[in-house]
Amino acid sequence: MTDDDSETRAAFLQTHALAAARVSKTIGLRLSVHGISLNEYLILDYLASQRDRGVPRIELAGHMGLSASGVTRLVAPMEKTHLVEREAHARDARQSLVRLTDAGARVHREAQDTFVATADELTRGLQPEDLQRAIRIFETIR
Amino acid sequence: MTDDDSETRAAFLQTHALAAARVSKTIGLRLSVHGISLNEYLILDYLASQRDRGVPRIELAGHMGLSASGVTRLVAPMEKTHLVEREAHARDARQSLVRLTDAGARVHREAQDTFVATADELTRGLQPEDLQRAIRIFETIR
DNA sequence: GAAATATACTTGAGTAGTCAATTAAATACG
DNA sequence: CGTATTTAATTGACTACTCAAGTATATTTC
Repeated sequence: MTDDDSETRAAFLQTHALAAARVSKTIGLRLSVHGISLNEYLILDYLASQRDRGVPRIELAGHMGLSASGVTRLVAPMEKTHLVEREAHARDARQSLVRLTDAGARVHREAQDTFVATADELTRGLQPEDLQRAIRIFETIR
Repeated sequence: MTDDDSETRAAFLQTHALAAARVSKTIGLRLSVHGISLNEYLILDYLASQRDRGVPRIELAGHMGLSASGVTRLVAPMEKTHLVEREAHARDARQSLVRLTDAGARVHREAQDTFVATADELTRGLQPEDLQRAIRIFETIR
């Protein structure tokens, strides 16, 4: 690993962190018209991708990069507003599964339009091929 | 803007946000041995890049993508531990400048080694050219 | 199959930020 | 100039997480 390489890698991490702060702020603001936060959107989106499957909270924590308690506290208000519902696991009483409700699916579809529109806006002028390359980097880092 | 493009742009934003959560957690953990958080490191790093110049808090907010009050609350403990010191602006009594102390510069140098080592680790196996491309994307988004 | 260990989740206490309101100083305008 | 507006920073009240500890259930080990 040359020093030049290390400098590039450090700069990558730094600009990544700084950009993330701004981006999450912007998206959060846009999503707020749907009454949800960015993390709530990401939960809805993951649940939607899992079809009708009830998802263990620990799996949501893994997907989101949150602690188990973070998931508890993130999902609780979503239960109150009936975006998701709680479901018992058939063979493991420790697990409480999270399932998307019809209302949750509706909010997800609406919010997705906002999310995509915001993504178009924020990445305007950037080449899709470059974005694809960046996506592969993000997936590697995870 | 084709639908395929939009999908790529949305996926970019999503994986970006998810990766940022994990990365900041990892780096934060590593930096904690120096007694500072990721955001504190980024502040030290920015101050170090500004030579001996006292930096207005509002400028730090702009750089970090934080609110003004976020900066107040982030910098306050750093003053208490004497990593930075407060300085009056010569011609504008509203501004209170933030200046790196010698102790702050020392902590920054030590933490920088940790930061670079962590960056090497997290981006191991990724091509510097690809990281450079990603950096340009992050700078555009900001 | 009982005891030890591991896992899923929740809760209390603390940290890190947000926004809205406030204060004080600087700048712009009639 | 003096009044109105803008700007920099702080504070109070809130949200969103973290970690450590606790509870309940599953799994492993002997």
